[in-house]
Amino acid sequence: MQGTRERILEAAERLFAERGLEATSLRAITAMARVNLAAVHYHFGSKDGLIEAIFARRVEPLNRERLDRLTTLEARAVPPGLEEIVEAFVGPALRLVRRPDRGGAFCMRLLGRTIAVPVEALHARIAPLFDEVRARYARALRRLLPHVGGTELAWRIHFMVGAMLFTMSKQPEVAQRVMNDGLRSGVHGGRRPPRNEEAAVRRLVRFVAGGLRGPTPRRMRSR
Amino acid sequence: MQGTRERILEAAERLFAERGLEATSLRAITAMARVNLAAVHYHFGSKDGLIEAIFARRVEPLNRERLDRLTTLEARAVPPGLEEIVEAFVGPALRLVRRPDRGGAFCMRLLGRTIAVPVEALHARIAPLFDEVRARYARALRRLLPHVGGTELAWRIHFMVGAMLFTMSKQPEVAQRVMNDGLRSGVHGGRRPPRNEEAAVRRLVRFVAGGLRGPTPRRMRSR
DNA sequence: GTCTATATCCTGATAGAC
DNA sequence: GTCTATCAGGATATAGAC
Repeated sequence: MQGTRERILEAAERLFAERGLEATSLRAITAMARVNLAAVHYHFGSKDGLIEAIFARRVEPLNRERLDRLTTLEARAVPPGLEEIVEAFVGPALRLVRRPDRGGAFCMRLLGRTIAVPVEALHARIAPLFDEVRARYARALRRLLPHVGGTELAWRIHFMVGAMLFTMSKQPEVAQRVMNDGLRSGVHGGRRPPRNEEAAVRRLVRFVAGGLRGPTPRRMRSR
Repeated sequence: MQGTRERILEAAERLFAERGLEATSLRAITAMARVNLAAVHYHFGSKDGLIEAIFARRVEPLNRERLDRLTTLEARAVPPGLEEIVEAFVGPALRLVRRPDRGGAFCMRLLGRTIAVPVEALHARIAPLFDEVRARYARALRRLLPHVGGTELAWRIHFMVGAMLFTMSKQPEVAQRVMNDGLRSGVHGGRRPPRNEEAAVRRLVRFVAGGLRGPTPRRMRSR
């Protein structure tokens, strides 16, 4: 059995993901964690402290994976392709759903909804967590798409993030399908059920690569 | 001076957009509207009734414009281009920012954040409002992209919506820039300040068209 | 239709015993 | 570290006078 601190973190992550930060009370969290109400304040000081602790422990490994993969791609003899870079960015985020050690579907959904629609006060403290990743990927994409201007590229990255976050925050439906597949595992002859999130990653990578590669304004066709 | 009902609707729309539905109290709304607290329950029955009333009056004209524009495109002698259809879908949404008669930036942001991250109970009642639009645009896109399979197209539409909603929910920063341009209107010689949202629409249309048009899995290059 | 006053409940937070 | 008990305030909602 886990410690009190861990149980609070996990129950909170789950409820925050499902109902949102504001709509989730500490009482609901401590009830699910089977823990005393006062324990939250003992371990985290306040509700905001709890929220920050949740993000701190999830964002770091996610970003580390993104940065490591980009470093590997850039150190390779063959220069990386656009799809590879996009995959290194969105893949680790969308694959959170099958990483229970990193919070699984709940973590993914929480990240998706919180970052897509940041609470004013929280935004200032979680946005900087992504600064390094954003900067390094922007540089890598710029090198690959020299014909796309700086402002235009910033917008295209913005659109990519939007498509990714929307998919992350909607993932409960997808996760549900994955779980159903798991239940029907006999049908697949005992082998692993199909990985729906892998198809989602491939599709998102394809879409985003198409959007990033698109024509530059000046060279655009009339329609 | 507006009626009590209108003042409540407008204050609520504004606060909901800025802070979110759960985080906004009826007290904050009635204080901003300079209206009595009980007036909300008299006119709308409950907080949920108020929320529904807000969406009902904003979504209908938005969807009407989208449908009308698609009808016009399809009735034309020249068949519509992909960019035209995408523009007819995302344009009216992103241009809400300069339609104060439809709620302006607040309405746009509220739609963006609420639809991107739906509250469980509300979702069942607002999602159907978009069914007709989604179905008709899906059909139009399918005709234009016959090589893209049904499932793949559904995902690409999903990504398009994600990129659009993210842009809508983030628009306060963009709106801020527009307002700043307005203040510096002397620089533009008294003419209208540049329309940032038009640039955003063009960029989003370009990005989405590139993503929708992307290669189909089977024909994909190895990297 | 609008207001005051209030009912009822839930929220985050804390004091202090064990 | 964990618990009970409680505080002070804010939430939605309603009753009833005007």
